[in-house]
Formats: sequence, structure tokens, C-alpha cells
Amino acid sequence: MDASAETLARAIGERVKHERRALGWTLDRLAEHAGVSRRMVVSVEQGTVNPSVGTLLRLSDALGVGLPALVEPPASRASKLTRSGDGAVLWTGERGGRGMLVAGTEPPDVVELWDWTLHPGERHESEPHSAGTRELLHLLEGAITVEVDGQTHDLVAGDALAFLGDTDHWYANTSAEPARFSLAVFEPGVGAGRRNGEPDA
Amino acid sequence: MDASAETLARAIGERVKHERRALGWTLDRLAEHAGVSRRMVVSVEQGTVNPSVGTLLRLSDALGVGLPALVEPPASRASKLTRSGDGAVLWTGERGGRGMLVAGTEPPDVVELWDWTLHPGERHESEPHSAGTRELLHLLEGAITVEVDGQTHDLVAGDALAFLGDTDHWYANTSAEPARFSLAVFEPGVGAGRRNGEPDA
DNA sequence: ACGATCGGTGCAGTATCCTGCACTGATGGA
DNA sequence: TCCATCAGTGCAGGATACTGCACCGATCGT
Repeated sequence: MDASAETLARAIGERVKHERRALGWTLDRLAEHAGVSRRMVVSVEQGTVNPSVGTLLRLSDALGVGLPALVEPPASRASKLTRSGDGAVLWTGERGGRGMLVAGTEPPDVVELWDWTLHPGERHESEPHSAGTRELLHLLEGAITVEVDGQTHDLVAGDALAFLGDTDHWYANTSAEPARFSLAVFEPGVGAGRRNGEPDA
Repeated sequence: MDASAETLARAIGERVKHERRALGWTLDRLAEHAGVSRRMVVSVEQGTVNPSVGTLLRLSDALGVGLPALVEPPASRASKLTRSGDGAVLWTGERGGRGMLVAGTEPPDVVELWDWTLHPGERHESEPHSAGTRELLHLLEGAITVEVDGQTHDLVAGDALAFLGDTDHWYANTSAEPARFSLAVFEPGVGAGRRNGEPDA
């Protein structure tokens, strides 16, 4: 087990221990539920072993936290406040509409929260994001049309749409009033150490 | 290696192979970059072994995809439309405020988009979510106070706050007008098989 | 026809994951 | 005080992840 694997093992251990404590479980109980020896549970929690995915799967399953959550690198613990107007305006329409990124998380597993305003007649076409990207849109005011993967959806105020963002898609305001919506974008695992050199996909 | 571990191993194998192909790499090249024997690379891609996290870490690092992406189950491809008012109201305040879940993704990696209204004086205390949960809050109207992990933040309309949701936290409307905010909640890898029996956290 | 390269298999050896058990020390309740 | 329960350690042995090498068949360029 080399250095980076040890770091990972320790991080996994902390998470397992934290989850077990949160459930109020003893070592014996977790071992029994997971079908793993108690000795192994201790070793994993201490980060003194390099467990197989099979073992981790059993533990994460017993804890109910899902395997990816266990192997995720640690996230920063700080809260981050973005004051009104400090968001990044990453799109502006011809008639005053705009798309503003108001909050987001660090890689890996990027989640972004956007505040969009689309004036009548404006339309935004989005490049496909990376594989597995999902978007959640909640229309606050007005009416818009969303097309994703060839399917069009007409939304009115209050409607919400969940869709995959890894294909072509666009939003358009086809009504007479301005429209406003919140958009959550989730881009899984853009993380760690993407190498240079070769182009991707 | 039991049945579910075999399924996982095959899924991991497909992903490794897919990523290697996407980079146009040969087995030898991946083996060399990852510092893993070529024999092992083949075995992992075939899903015939139960690799250690250390081995997977080296592979994911060499491929530049991040370890969680390798162990993540595939997502469904459908769009889902929620009409106005069809969202699930999962909290109601004493004075008419409410928290409504308007859109969300399937496990694993749950992302939820909420629409919250907090009337003057109302306060919502949230149980800590599972480890790694992150929340993005965007205040649309009014003014609220958010406390997370002992820190309080005073927000006015337009402000946004990103924070970790795995500790105690609450939102309160301390102003004289109603407040409304969008909330994106990201809960990584709540996948697979959450057990029954014990309550969570 | 020939060599070079690639994906893939079979096998022996070794490194280590993993188990099972015995044990210690700390805590808490009757 | 005595007993039960808990977290954690040390160790021997079995199971298996992992390596290294030899080898096969298919494909491609000369």
C-alpha cells in the first residue's frame, strides 16, 4: 500500500467509523450486518489495510451510505457565502436575460446552482456536458420551452423538470413576459487527477 | 467474491475498459501508467477479480476519471416533468410556510431541488444528512438567517450560501416579510441497499 | 510470407487481505 | 465488588489479490 492509498484508506476509515457511530452501532453489530469479520471492521476503520471493493461494498451496504460516498475524497468543511450580485454571469441574452452561477461545490462531484432570467424571445442553447451530468430546473415565473434529446417540454410557473445534461439541450422563452428559473446542475466525479497528454474521449 | 460483488466487479470492468478505449490506450499502456501489472488490468476489465481500493485508485488516477466514477452504477436516461403543485410538501410551518421537493434524481448520487417559503418568525431545523451531503441555497426574496455547524449567516435577497449538510443546521426568517429560497441538496452515493430496521442518524 | 502489435489466457509464486480467537483495558450498571 | 459490554490489539493460518512470464490467435503493414 503506497502513500496515496494510505491516505485514502484513512479517509475511508474515518467515514466508516462516523457512519457507524451515527447509527449507534457497535463494532460487532456492523461486522454481523455486513458479513465481515469484526477484526476487519477495526482494521478498515483504522485505515491500516487496503480493503477490497467487495469488503467495502458489504460495509457501505450495511451502513446504508453507498459505496461512492465511502471512497469520495474529503470535502472542504467551510460554508461559502456569495453576496447578491457577486455571482458569475456566464451568459447574457440580447434583451437583458442572463444566467448567473450563484453557488457551487468543489470537484469532484460538482453541483452548481444557477439563477436564470430569460426575456421574451430569448433562447439559450447549451453544449452537452460530461457523461452522467444531470440537471434540475424549477420555473419560478413566466413560461418557457425546454428541449432535451429531441423532446420538447412546455413549462409554466411552478413546473419543474429533471433531465440528463450530457446531450444537446436548450431553453427558450416563448411567452410575452420574462421568465425566471432556478437550475441545479450535477456533474459527477470530474475529480482527482485528469492527466494531460491525450485528449479525452 | 459473492454475487453482488461480482456484479459490481463487472460494472467496474466495463467502465475501465470504456475509459481506456476512449483514451486509445493499450492494455500495456494503462498498466504502465497505473503501475499495475498488465495481467491485473485484464482481470479487472473482465470483472474476474475483486480488486483492492489501492489498485482501483491507481487505475482511476491513470484514466483520469476519479475513483467514485468507477464504482458508480449507471443512471437512467429519462427526463421527468413535475407539474406546478405536484411537488411533495415535506415541511409546513405554523404560519403557512412550506418546503416543497420539486425535482430530484434517482439513487445513487441523489440531487434534490427544493422550493422553500418561510413566513416571518418561522424556523426550520434540519436533521443532519448523511456524510458528504452538500447544500446550495439561493435566497430569492426576503431575508433569512442560516446557522450551520455553529456559524450563523444573515442573507438578504439575492445572496447564496454553500454549506455541508451533514451537521445540524437551521433556517429562520427573522424579518417582517415572507422569504423564499431555492435549495439544491446533493447526497452522494445513497445507493444500493439502504437497510431497514434502524433509523438513520 | 514474415514480423510486429494487440487482446487475451494459464499458471506458479508471493504478498497481503481476511478470518478467528485469545487477550487487554475502560466503562457502567446492579 | 462483580459481571457484562464495549473498543481495540496480536497472532497464526487460510484464502486470494497481484505479479511475472510464457503462450495463443487475430490483425495489420511491408
